[in-house]
Amino acid sequence: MTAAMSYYDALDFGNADDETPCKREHEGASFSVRELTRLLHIDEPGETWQVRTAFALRRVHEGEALVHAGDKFHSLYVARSGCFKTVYTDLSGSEQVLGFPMCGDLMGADGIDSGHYRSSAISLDTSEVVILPLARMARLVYQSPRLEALIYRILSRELVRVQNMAWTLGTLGAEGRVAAFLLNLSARLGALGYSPCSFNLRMTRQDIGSYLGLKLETVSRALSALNTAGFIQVQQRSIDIIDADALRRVIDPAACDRAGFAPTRESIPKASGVENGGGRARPQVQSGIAWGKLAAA
Amino acid sequence: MTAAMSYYDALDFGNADDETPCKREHEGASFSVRELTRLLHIDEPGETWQVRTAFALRRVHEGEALVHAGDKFHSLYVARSGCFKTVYTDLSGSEQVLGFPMCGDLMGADGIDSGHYRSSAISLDTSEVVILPLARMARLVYQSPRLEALIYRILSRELVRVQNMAWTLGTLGAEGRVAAFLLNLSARLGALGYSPCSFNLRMTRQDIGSYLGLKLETVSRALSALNTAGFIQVQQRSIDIIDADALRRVIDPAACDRAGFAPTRESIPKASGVENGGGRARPQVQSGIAWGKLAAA
DNA sequence: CGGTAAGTTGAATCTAGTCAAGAAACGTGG
DNA sequence: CCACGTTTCTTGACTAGATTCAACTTACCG
Repeated sequence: MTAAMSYYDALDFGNADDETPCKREHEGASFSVRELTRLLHIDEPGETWQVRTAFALRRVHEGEALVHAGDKFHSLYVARSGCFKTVYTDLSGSEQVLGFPMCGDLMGADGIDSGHYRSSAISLDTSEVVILPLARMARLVYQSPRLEALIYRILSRELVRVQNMAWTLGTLGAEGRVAAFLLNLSARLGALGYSPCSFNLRMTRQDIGSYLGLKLETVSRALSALNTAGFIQVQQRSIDIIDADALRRVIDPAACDRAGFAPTRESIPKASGVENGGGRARPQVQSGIAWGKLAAA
Repeated sequence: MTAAMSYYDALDFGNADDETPCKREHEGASFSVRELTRLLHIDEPGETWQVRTAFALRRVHEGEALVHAGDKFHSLYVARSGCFKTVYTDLSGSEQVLGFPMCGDLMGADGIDSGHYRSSAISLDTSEVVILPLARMARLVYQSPRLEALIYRILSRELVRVQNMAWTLGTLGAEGRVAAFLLNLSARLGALGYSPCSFNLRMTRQDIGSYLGLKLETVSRALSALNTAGFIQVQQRSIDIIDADALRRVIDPAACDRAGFAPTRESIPKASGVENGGGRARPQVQSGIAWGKLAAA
């Protein structure tokens, strides 16, 4: 109940001074609704937004937290530049990275319901975000009805993203997860106008592992395996995607079969010559790549 | 772009005949906004909702799909009775259960952004849902501003649910996941007025496994282990929770240490007397329960 | 009362985690 | 500019946990 009250306080339509807590916005900088829609890729060329409001920006330095888990909810944020990690912190200190928001991505939506943010957003870079005070957004809807649909869409989009993540964690093995991670990153960077096949990771192996439900060593091994297989080229944080289709086949062995890629080839002595027989491993979707297998093929 | 257009078609505020596709609603039955808020537990006693609209209901029989993945998005749904499973279907036929919505839970929100549902909702029971055509909801907001906050909240709530799921999949081992699943179910049934310690599962081991990223055999083994340990009592679909705190300790070994529960006791011959030495297993949070360990202690 | 679907259990195998030791990159100060 | 310590990353060996395959038991439904 108290959570519900605090929420309604923040979202009261009457006279909420929704600007108050945003004291760290750096001055001069602001963002129109039009620019916001472009940033979010929810952009209809002929659209008139009928509203002259501008949203404040905020700069966040590397290592700094945009929001802390547990903080009272006030605003949604959309990254405008830089890169973040959102970290869910359990009661007992157990953590997990839930995402790596970048330019155009939403943060803070998990705080709406309870009135408190559920995860922390930590900048991995010097970043800039657009501040969207929800109470103000809610009021603006009455001036620009299309804004309502926009809010629904960005919330739904975030939901789909997390659903996809759950699917990845639930069905893919280690290399599949890493491959999916790289392809996702590649696609997002490509959409932003950067090269989709050559980029630098902003996060550590540990962060990636936490995100993918793996240990950092496993992430490292998976990257090495994909490297040795010739699908990517890794050198510390620098990634080059050589064969994106091959990565897709790592995720989806069915497509792999169709394409004549043969993952069922037990040709590797695997250093410690145990020579195992027939069993297989993961259930629904499986990478089929033993650690050195692709290397030797 | 086409996806975006179809979305805006459905959500156009002017004159969308949002009732058309809901032909299967069974007559007479309808649902007021007031009742809806109570169902969703977003209920402020003194609230006046200023709107006399009624939402249609729809009955879904066991095995029937409320929505299919890929269908054009039209409405959100809130379960009023019964139980569903939401199934994400990958392009290559790989499936995963993303949730088991019950009374008061939202379905269909993953379709808002793209204009097409991303997952199917299949009834595990004879169920009834409240149909919330989004276009109509969007218009109603102008009659009852509080309705706007309600929509944001239910979307955020769903997001938090999936985030939690991702955390479970990413950090817990098999028994931890099963324990978390049972506790979650228990809490939800309790909130609905049913017994939180004695209930029947509506889903198969396979469905549970798909939901938890495990094989059905593993689910079965985990349930057996928790049963043998005396934490629960399982008999096929019938579950009795004997020691909820113990289940919580399975999820959070830290709390387990505090409570003097000793999971690090290698006393089990484990049938095939291999007698392994020292290593440990999962990363951040781990159950620490070998299959027969608790039985022998 | 059979036939089928669902659940349990066992044994062998494989995947990912653990422990441990180095190698490579980075920042800082001499 | 290089030595130095720290952090990050890589790789190896071994182990625990989850999957696979398979047999069997139990429930369910006409």
